[in-house]
Amino acid sequence: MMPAGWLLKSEPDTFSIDSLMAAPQKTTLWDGVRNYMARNNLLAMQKGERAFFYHSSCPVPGIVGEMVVMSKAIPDPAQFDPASPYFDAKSTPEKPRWFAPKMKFVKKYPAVFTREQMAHTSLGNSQLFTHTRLSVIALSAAEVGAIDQWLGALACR
DNA sequence: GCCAACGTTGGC
DNA sequence: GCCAACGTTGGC
Repeated sequence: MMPAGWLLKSEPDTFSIDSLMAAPQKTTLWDGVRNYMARNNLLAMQKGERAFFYHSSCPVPGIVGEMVVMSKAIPDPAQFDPASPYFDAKSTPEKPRWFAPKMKFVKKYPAVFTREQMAHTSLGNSQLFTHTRLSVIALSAAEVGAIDQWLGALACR
């Protein structure tokens, strides 16, 4: 089962879609993920796949825009840096634990597809709601379809 | 700021 | 290898 897309959470206070737009080449390494289920999802991402930028822990949580997987995950450099908050003493360059794909900005949506709105679509059954603490989520075709449908409705207003 | 959910750690 | 304690996430 190949996912039709991915949902990546980030706290806008730490890294927002505006941060991504301002980044060199509008590109970033999606680093700092320290959860094995999320890690496995990061490793499954393939170049060219769609990914949705979700703002969490903020006044209006929801999807704020879209990215594309620019290149497959590489070992997350932060895990080897003792000065980094993402340092992992148990990880070595020979046997890295944590990985990070490179993501590229595609677009910022003219509105937020809020978590509240998402709950009323097929996304209501997605892992965003069933696995509340998972920060990298695989989306089915139906779930991506719900996002596209919301986008389409926006465009027609 | 609270607190529920839940992944991780560490003692045994 | 169990499980209690602990820490973190993230919505509200």
